[in-house]
Amino acid sequence: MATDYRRQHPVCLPLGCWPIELGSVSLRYAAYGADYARRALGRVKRYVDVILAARYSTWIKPVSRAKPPGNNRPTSSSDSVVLAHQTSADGPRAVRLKDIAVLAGVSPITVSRALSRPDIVAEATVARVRAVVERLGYVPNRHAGSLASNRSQLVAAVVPTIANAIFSDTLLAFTSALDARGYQVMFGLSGFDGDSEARLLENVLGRRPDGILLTGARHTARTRMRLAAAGIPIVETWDTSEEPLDMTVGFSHRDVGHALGQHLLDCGCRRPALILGDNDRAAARGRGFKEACAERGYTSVPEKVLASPTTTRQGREALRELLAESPDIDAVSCSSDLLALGAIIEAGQRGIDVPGDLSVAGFGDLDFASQLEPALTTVRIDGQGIGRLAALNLLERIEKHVASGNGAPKQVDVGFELVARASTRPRPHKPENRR
Amino acid sequence: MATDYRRQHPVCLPLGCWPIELGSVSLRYAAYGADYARRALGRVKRYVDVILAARYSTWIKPVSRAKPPGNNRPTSSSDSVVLAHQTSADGPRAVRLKDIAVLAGVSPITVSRALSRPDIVAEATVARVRAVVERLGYVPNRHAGSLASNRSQLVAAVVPTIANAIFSDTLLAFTSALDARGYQVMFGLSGFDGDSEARLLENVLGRRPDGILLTGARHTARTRMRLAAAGIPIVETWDTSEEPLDMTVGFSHRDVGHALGQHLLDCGCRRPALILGDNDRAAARGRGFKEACAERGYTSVPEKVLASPTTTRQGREALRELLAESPDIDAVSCSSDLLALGAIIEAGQRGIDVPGDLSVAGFGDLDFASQLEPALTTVRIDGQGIGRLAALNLLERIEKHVASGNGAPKQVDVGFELVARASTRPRPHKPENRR
DNA sequence: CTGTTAGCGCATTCAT
DNA sequence: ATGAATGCGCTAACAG
Repeated sequence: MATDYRRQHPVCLPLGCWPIELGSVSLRYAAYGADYARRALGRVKRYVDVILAARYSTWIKPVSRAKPPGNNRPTSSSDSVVLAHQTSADGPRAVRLKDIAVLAGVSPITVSRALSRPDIVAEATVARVRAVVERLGYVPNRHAGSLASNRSQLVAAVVPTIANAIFSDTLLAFTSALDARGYQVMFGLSGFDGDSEARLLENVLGRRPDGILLTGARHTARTRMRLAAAGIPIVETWDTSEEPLDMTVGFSHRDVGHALGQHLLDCGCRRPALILGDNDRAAARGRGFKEACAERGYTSVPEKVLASPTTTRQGREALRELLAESPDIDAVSCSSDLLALGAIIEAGQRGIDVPGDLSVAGFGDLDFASQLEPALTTVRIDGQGIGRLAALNLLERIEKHVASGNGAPKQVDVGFELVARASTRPRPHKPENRR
Repeated sequence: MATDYRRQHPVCLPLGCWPIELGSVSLRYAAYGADYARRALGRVKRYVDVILAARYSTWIKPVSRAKPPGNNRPTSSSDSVVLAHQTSADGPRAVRLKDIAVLAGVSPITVSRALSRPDIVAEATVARVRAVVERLGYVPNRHAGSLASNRSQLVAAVVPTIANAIFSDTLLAFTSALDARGYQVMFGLSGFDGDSEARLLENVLGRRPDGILLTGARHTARTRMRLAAAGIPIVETWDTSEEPLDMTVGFSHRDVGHALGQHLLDCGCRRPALILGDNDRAAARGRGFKEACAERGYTSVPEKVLASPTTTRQGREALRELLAESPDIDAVSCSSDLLALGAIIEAGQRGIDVPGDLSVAGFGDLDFASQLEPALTTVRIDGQGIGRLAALNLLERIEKHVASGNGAPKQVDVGFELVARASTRPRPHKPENRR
């Protein structure tokens, strides 16, 4: 039963603490000072709730130090429930490592080890510590841990947006892989402008991540310096780069565009056009596309560039405009599947047969691409693979960094897959499933 | 020009530091000890790079303390460049507040204030500090700050997934609003199972966020206790709840379903069906839908439940199965626009006219909904508004928390908007744009 | 296997 | 307007 203990009591319970059965309270208050004992007992009588070392640890310490000859460890799980509810005016206080130590009858460092490296601690000790942790709901303060160890177990992922469905696979895989190794991922949304990216980075670096994942291309000189100065492994994804900061896991957008251009021309198209989002990667694909066209003598490629993130509506409008300006186009390659969907819808509305009169290609192989009628030709990227590889490479560097210094720059090309479907069938074939 | 300084030097530069022009070096090495001076000067000659108090602050301190009668502050911006590149074996070290203080000729606390509350520090001092900070690229260590102040300036957002385009508006607005007030947002992906949510929460709470945003319904008793025990403001979004943890910003999914049911019946449908994702919110909408049907005497509603996150492919398949089992259905309400897209495509393939023979409704009003042919009837949620309101309410609590204790539970209902489009036109009208 | 000692880098409190 | 002293909660290094 989920009870909201917060409402039952006049003050919040300390971080990670909740009421438990009291059992036999062995409150040797004489050892703690009369004042404390009075307050503690008062609380106990009133709330019968968990008792917490909290602010009183200074009083407890001497007891633990005194080590009476007999046994100052809890004799049963119930009598270790010893202390007092927080009463100070400045709000509740969290359970600390030290509190666990006192209740488990060991030193703080042993608790630390029992939790982070149980293999080097005696089994019985670990069990005892775990029991107390569980009972008090202790959650270690990672700020303190990071500060002391100089390792944050935190990896930052700076992405332009999370709205892009195409990135989310990557981020999920990245997160999972790191999670499995005990790292947390902290997302930073840089938006599409480089200005806020600088501020974001400042914030992110303040949290001293052990590594950084970047998505989204061009960084200012200042940003690059800051990153280099941070001295932590960096992996850039979703692109190969001519001047990588550290590692990259991605593919050549130029090659994708080139392959799309060739494919459309192979399908018999003679007047291909482009609909592109206004980001670097889409532009690179556009460049590759035009190169492929130029190689076969088609030097003029009508083109529409739209504000990112691109939408289906933009796709419809762009095709409309393209047709108005260049009525003879017979193929259009879009920088996202959403744009392509818009183009297909617009074509349908105008009675333009796809692919009979107009071939349409997208990018991303989103869920719906294969389900459309006609099914959409697109480019599939192993977004999950990118995320996984980025995580693994980062981890390798992070762990190595502990021992040695830097590694050699590493570039991973995951390639891409052009998925030819009905929306760009070779011209000779007439589609069967026209409606 | 973006130079990768990391590769120019055998060791990484310290966090936030990069080479700068040296100017006139006033290295009074006599004060620092011969050994240090020898090394420092050796480095300076070899790299001509930035000079860093770093590990040597203990040596510097006495100088700063001595306060020679003249002026121990930098006389110009160039001669304050004083120290040595990091040479210790245990790797580079970050610039600290103390380093800035030494170079700016003030105490650490003054630097702290100059950066966080410049209004209470003399203008000239702030300027001097800022200059040094800028030059050394100092980035404050937030772990230390959080530990000392017991405020992390961090808000956690725990969501099932970021793939869902429908959440991303909320998250973006949430992030923006908090960013504007100096808070960082930390995302946690809970997935769709409650098991990993528990572990995630443990990790998240370890970072001591000042507040938490939750999306995605049912929490285990354990989770609820942990959250209550954390004693920080919590806002649950995208739903109203019967047993809220703290605050909620959302709407009634039951009411959405009810409105959809009424709408379809109003359109003249007499045999409505459901296609739902297998999450609580979709289920609640389904319940409302069936209630609306029951109110008018339609007690049997064919239904397909699919694994979340739902896809267009699932929508196609689900409609196929529904038609096989209940060939007489004349309306289908889907728990997402993607499912609805699939249903529309499948209907098109089978020659079933939408809305003539089958009305289709979705949920979310995704980008493409209005662009489809026929345009999709759906439900629009102000996702951005949810994010903004969640942030504002959280902020209010966070700031208030500093002064007083808890606030009263707060429930905000942002409502919803049923957007009736061509896919559910009233039966009498025959659609004009059939293909 | 466990304990002792000594900080990590910063902000709070109380001085001046 | 600025500074000194103190400690946040934890872990590293070294003892035993």
